[in-house]
Amino acid sequence: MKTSVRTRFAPSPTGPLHMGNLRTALFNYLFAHHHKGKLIVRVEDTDKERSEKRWEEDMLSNLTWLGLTWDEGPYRQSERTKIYKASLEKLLNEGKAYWCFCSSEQLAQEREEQEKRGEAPRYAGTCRSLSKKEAQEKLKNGVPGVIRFLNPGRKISFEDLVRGTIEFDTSLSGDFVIAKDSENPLYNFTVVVDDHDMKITHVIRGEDHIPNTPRQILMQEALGFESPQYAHLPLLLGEDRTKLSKRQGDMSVTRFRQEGYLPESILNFLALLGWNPGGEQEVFSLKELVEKFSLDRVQKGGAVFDAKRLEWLSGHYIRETPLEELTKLALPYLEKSGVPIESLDSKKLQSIVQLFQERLKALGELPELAGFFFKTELEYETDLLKWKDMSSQKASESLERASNVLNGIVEPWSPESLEKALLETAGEDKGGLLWPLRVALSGRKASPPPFDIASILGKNEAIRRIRHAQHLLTS
RNA sequence: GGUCCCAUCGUCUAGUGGCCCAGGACGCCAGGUUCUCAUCCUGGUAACAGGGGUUCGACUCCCCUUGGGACCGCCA
Repeated sequence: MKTSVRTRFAPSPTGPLHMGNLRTALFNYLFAHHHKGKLIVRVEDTDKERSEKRWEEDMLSNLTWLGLTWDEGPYRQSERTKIYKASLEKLLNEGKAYWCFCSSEQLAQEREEQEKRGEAPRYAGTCRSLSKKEAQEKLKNGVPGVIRFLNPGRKISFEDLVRGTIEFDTSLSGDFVIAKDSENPLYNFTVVVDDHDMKITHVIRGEDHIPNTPRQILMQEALGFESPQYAHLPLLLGEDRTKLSKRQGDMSVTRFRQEGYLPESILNFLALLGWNPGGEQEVFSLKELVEKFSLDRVQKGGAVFDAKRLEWLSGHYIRETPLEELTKLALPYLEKSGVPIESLDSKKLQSIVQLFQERLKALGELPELAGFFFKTELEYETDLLKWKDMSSQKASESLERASNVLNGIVEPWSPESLEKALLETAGEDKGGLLWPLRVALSGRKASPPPFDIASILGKNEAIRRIRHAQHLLTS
């Protein structure tokens, strides 16, 4: 029987989960689920200085919000020091790693000289010749030291599932540091131990990790571990075609969540950055993505994060969401902007949301667009009430006609009956009647039709707003 | 600078030697529906980086050039 697929998502909690990380998580999820395997979440918090609990929480809560569930973990590297220590000692005992007591000043100087000579900077191997006894002696005397991997300096090649064969000459790396001391292993080392310990079959990560791979393979060999399969994903790029980072603005998942992008749209968008199933379909549910996903259709070149495309997808999903659900999702956004939603009946709220369903790219836009419904006093330029080059006099007269129509409406007070009555009165001059009315009701240059607004506002409030507009025109 | 990776419309991409004077989507532009906005519909704009091979035939295979990116930490 073939061993079942196990992938992992292994972020370091040194900042908020961002779109680049998330895409890596998504691809790991898709690959694992496509093969009926498991996704493991591992928190790489070996850097005690920079790791923070709140970032771990940010990551986990966002994954949960997006529906990217995991099957094992979260494991924390900070809780696994014993495991690393054992492997570290094994390497030390077998002479595959050694203590180094070179000072950082010394090393900086070495590096500088190498660079001056146009060489690749690497550790010269000064402490290689130290005997175990000498090293023990120094440690006992409290001399600070690090642990270096004894690099055999071979050529290493591996099969990347998206790029094919990749070759490196590891002699260019020198003896790299794998632990700050026996208690504090470093990333490159913990990854090797954990991926083996957690029986990871496929390491799917960003292509920025390609240069780490040969080192990790070297350590796997030294420890007698089998290598997992590797798949290096193209990077997510900003507008400037460089790796997504702070420079391109806030790319945290939390930001997009707060702005009201639906999880489906984010997932759909990210999945198609660097991968596509080949057809002309553009909209995919998570389930469909799982069905169709395969690493051999992953792109090799980096992909620019196109915010416009995300907006389009987001708007699309908002339009697809059932009204009742959308209203529920929109509530927190209205509440946050100070709309007294307790005082509104849910029917009314729902019709308001419905009005903007086709106008929203993200739920966070709702308070701004629909705000006029909840205000007692609208603020707008009086001139906005005038249709084309209409005079104040004419505008006021137009509003008078509109209010007469509204007054004359007997049951039902609905968008349809309002539209019918108003259009009848307007005749050929629709703009002349509808524009001033719509502005009087909404206070905005752009808004849904006056019929819908008046219908939700109710007759009294609609007429009150018209009177107020007339007052503005004549004063 | 060294090492590695990459290269089709502005962007995401389809294309695995003839189906391609290159298809779709987003964006943008124009038109239709319309009081405005949005939705929706129709149409348009726009790309195989360059040069050599291989081949009857290259977007597709090979090489070079150019361009871009990543990495070069006692970060991950």
